[in-house]
Amino acid sequence: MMQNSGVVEVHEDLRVRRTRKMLVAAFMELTVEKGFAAVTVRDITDRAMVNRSTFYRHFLDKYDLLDQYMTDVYGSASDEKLAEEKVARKKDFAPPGLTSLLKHIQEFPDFYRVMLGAQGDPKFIDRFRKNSERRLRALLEYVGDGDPNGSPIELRLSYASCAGIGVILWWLENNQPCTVEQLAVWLSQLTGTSVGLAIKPTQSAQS
Amino acid sequence: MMQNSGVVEVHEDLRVRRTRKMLVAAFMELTVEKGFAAVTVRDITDRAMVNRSTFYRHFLDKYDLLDQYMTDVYGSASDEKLAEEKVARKKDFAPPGLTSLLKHIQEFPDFYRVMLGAQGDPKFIDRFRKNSERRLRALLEYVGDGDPNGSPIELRLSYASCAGIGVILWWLENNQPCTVEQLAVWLSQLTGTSVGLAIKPTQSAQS
DNA sequence: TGCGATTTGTTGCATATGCGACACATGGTG
DNA sequence: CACCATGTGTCGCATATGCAACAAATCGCA
Repeated sequence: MMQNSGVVEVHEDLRVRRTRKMLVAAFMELTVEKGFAAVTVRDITDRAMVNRSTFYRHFLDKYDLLDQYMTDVYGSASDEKLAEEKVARKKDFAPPGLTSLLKHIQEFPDFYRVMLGAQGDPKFIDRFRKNSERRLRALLEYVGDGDPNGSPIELRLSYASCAGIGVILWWLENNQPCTVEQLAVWLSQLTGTSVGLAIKPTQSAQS
Repeated sequence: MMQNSGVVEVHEDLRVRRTRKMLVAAFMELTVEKGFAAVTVRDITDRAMVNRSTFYRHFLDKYDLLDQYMTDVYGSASDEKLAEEKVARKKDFAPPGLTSLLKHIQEFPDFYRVMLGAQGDPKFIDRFRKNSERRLRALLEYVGDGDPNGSPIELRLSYASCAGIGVILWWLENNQPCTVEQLAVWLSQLTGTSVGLAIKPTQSAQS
């Protein structure tokens, strides 16, 4: 048990990194092919060329795999990155944090399209949304509340985080009709006004 | 030593199959990227996520890896397959043995394009050619010698086996301008007349 | 020429993984 | 209902692999 949760081992055994990488890759492939619900542990281990018992040495089940994967992806956010995020929003630059997240999604577009859609996992969507919410909240505390219409902050956060998923789904289901950077700018502008980030508007407000 | 040469283990340890598969895949990728000569063992193991010492538990060096790989690919040929081969040639069908070889090449077109070309390995080309020659000789003994122009059989075999490489290179360097089956038919017709396979001509001799 | 840097093989020990077996749950079929 | 097939977790033991260190060879460079 424990799965080495929390502390991040910088230099794990090569076999461990390799095994986990193959299991995650197999899981993503199978999810795209069959949908999340239909994927079994045996499927994953067969595809990954890993013994089934080895799977349980790393993960409790496929949900735990997904969970650990997301923890890896959305690991570090609470640091000076927020400052860059704020500056980027002010200048209509692509916010680096959001951009890197979108770039990660771009590496596995089919996986995210499935996981955020009808064949996906509600827990995944919920966690994805909560994560966006958390990031937004941190940014909000850092930057300040512009209070657009007096509605509760939590309401606005929930609104914007769900809206973000909608934007990403649109982007994935329409074969990425714009660049990651452009999408990041649009999305950050939308969420900024929705959630009420106290940022002085600039003169560049075109498409 | 010995590398388990000869006897084919039908059910090796999963780790062994996985490791060898990854090493071969990494070797092929690197060969395409850097050319055969520039690939080092360290390159291969880094790419494959395998410890370098593990490489030496399977192969003597990159030449041995290539050698074992080809042994796997061209493993079984001496059996009743030859009968099908003969029938196919008679009827202008795609010969199954040649077709399956070409299909294998089609799985790794870049690798074969490099290895049979200027950035490849002379030993690889030689082995490839000798293998074709061996298959042709077996077919010749099985079918009979039509003796096209009185030249020595070995001369004709060498001629045809090298010519086959030329055809494959043309096919790879021109982005596979025809199907594997079509290529197999053309190549088997050409080699048939060159080497003097005693096969009665059929009325279907168009493109 | 000589001198670092890199690659190559090799070895002994530590460990992650494979394997087979087991009990249990689930679900379809007679 | 019984029955079989399949998936899930878990366990003890065997083994393939990782790791660190080493000497030797090779290569580029001053």
